[in-house]
Amino acid sequence: MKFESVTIKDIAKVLHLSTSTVSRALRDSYEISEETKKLVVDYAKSVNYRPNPSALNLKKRRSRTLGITISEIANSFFSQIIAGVESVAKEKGYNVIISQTFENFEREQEAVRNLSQSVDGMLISLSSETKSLEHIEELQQRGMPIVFFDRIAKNLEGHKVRSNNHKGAFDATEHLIHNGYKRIAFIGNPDNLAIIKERKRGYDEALEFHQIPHREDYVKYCQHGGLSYEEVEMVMQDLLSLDEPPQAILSCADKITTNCYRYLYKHHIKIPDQMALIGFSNLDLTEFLNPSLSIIQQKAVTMGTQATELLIQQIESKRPVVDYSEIVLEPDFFARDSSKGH
Amino acid sequence: MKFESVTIKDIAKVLHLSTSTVSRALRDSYEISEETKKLVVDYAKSVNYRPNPSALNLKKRRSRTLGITISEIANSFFSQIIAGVESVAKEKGYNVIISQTFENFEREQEAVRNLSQSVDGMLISLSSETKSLEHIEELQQRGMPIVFFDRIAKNLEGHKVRSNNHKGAFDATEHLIHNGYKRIAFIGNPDNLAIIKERKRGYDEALEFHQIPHREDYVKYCQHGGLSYEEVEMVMQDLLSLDEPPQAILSCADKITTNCYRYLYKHHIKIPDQMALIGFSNLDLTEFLNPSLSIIQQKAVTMGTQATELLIQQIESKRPVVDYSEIVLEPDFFARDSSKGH
DNA sequence: AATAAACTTGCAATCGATAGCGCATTAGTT
DNA sequence: AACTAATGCGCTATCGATTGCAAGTTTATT
Repeated sequence: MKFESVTIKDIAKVLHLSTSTVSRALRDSYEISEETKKLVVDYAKSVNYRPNPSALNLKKRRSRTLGITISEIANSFFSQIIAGVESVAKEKGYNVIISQTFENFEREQEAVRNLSQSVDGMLISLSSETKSLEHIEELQQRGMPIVFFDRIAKNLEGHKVRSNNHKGAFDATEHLIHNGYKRIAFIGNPDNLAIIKERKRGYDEALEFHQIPHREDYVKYCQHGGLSYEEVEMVMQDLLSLDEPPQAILSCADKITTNCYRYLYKHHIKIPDQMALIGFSNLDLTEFLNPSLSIIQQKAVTMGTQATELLIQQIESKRPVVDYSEIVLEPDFFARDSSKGH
Repeated sequence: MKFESVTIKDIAKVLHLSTSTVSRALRDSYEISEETKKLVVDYAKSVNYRPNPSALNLKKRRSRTLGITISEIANSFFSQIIAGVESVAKEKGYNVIISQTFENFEREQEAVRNLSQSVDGMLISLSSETKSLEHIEELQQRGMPIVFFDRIAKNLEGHKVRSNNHKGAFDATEHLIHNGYKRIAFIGNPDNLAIIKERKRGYDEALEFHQIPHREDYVKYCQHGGLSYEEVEMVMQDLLSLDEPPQAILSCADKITTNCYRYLYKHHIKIPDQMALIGFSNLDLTEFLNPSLSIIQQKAVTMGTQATELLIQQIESKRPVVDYSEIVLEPDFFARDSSKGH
């Protein structure tokens, strides 16, 4: 069963004109008489003519499609970003194709390579397991506009939109310290991600600033970004079986935060009395949780819109872009009960 | 700045072959000698050749792209559906383009018409404000495969995947009744949506079954699907200003449920003592809310995968499909504190 | 009236890939 | 040796739309 649609040829035949005349009439060329234009335009409207995008793409050598690579859609942070991306894209006449990496490097390579032929530009947030950037560099060298967001590539050129991760983590850690916590654990995605390095640095510096000794066994990385509950469960067990377990946790990813909360809840570990928790999260209902969850919230929608605007700007720029911007968005901090002092 | 990619022509030139030979070699045609094939395939791999999708689409008259129309991505129910859709689509070699309607009829018409030229088939969940189905019927008549999910179109043909909405609402209402509530309000999207009609029927029949008088002023519809807090706020104020306000609420959409919860929380109305709440929701953390939220949860990911499988099946079917399936998924019910007896 | 200028419109090539058909060249048959 | 069959490859039209150029028609100019 195939979808039959009206082509310029059909219109030409009916109106006894050539396809070139029809084409020119539809794009309101000065070469065509008003009379003919009206005839063509009216008829085209009556049969609901829409140009075939593939033919157009082929001819114009562009697809008016954007590719976005993220770890997972079913994650409030990323779905908010997508909402932002979609809104700007639609407004400027672009479609969006989403690729999920599920934090896997091979999937990311595949996604990027696949997308490369179908899109005019890409929005990329690296996966947790990404070790090499060759697949991205290669495309860039061939002229593919790429904007990095959230999990940016430090060593590659290109527009970048990210949060102030250092500040987010520093403030959260300091907040815990102010509330009397000294034994503070850090759980994040792997630190080959620049954002995690940044957050770790914020955490480290806050400890240092308040002269709290740094303990290596309080620092944990989830290789798969905490996508599965089990991964976080193992980390938590590690932490809790220490001689001197931490009293508070700083979690550095939406999924990890959620799964930490879930773990503590499941094991009847009182938050914050037995374990305080504060985490990066863009979930909607954190304030209504029991106890309410302290979070560092990123400006996800804004990140999506800004990145998309930069990307489209780069795609449509006549001359190669050499001057790249790096937009830094300030995260919002919400201190709530899960990190209350004791 | 445009992206330059290798074409079959480039390969042909380098290897001193014709484009047709290259093409045939790449698709492993019997007409080409093993020797030549190897030459071509190896070279193609070395330059990272990928066929131009637009050219392929044009030639094959298909795009290997699916369109999906939903109200909003940043909604856990729909983002879970998308996750399901994407997984099946990727596996079968299809891309997915998402269109958001934000519950608006005009946007839906636009989305459907726009998509019509770029996709091989569509997955549609109607918007709350959809009154007419002409835009969809028109496409169907021209042969566009369309699968309806969640908010299906009762009067149109096509594969359908939905939840057992009647049962979900009936069980939830009955649960409230068993817990001693008699004055139960119903809040839903507009009832031009079949799923809302069904849920309303479940609600009605549960009341009837337990011989509880039905009150028209306890039934409220949010025209915009509760997308904005203000919309739900107004409904809540209406309900609470009644002489005899309800003691419990059955909410029929993710967003409405969340916003009801938010309203009650904000106005310090104790759940469930002053107002019980139970709602359709696919949020992740409802069990950890304070109080934990009773929900009717839909099998969102499954809905996405099943709908996509049906769609691809229909797209790839040689003969026109005449026998349409309607898959009904049973919702899961979680009784928690927000609907506890009093 | 003759020629130039201004309008309109059509022809044909093009974008990248595919496939029907035909043409060599080589192998096989009698 | 002569003819058929098989193999390997190239030419060309095609998908739908665009666009440079040519050509035809009408109107304006002298």
